[in-house]
Amino acid sequence: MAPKTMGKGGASPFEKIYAVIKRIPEGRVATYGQVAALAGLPGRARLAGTALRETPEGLTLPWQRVINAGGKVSHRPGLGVEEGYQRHLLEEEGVVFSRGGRIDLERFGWDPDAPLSRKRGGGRK
DNA sequence: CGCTTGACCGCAA
DNA sequence: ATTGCGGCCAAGC
Repeated sequence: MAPKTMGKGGASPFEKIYAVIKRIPEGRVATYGQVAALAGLPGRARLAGTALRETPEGLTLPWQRVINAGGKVSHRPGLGVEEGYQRHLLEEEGVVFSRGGRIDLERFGWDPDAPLSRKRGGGRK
């Protein structure tokens, strides 16, 4: 026993990140930094990206709801993945992309403080 | 064990 | 707007 990679709690940082992503409601998006911070890893935004990149198969995660701080989708599409696949999934959830492929975090940014994903709306602004 | 790469972030020039 | 630099942790060779 004593796997040093795991200490107490047994939860490795990756698992925490996965748990946070699973909590992201539909129609909302969160940034890597946001996910990392909620996972208890402030400043480790890269871990969130690495975690998603290394996501084990069999685990269903809404990785598409995780975008970079710029409000843009990452993960360069490779062979086998259509360009804009992530964007398509988000649009299906009701997320609207601005010109240039950017998402308005002011409207679609996930609020961990909000007990109910209340639409912010209305927005006028 | 060490260097390199990576689905990042923030600031500065 | 773009480019460059530092910071952070994990996986691969």
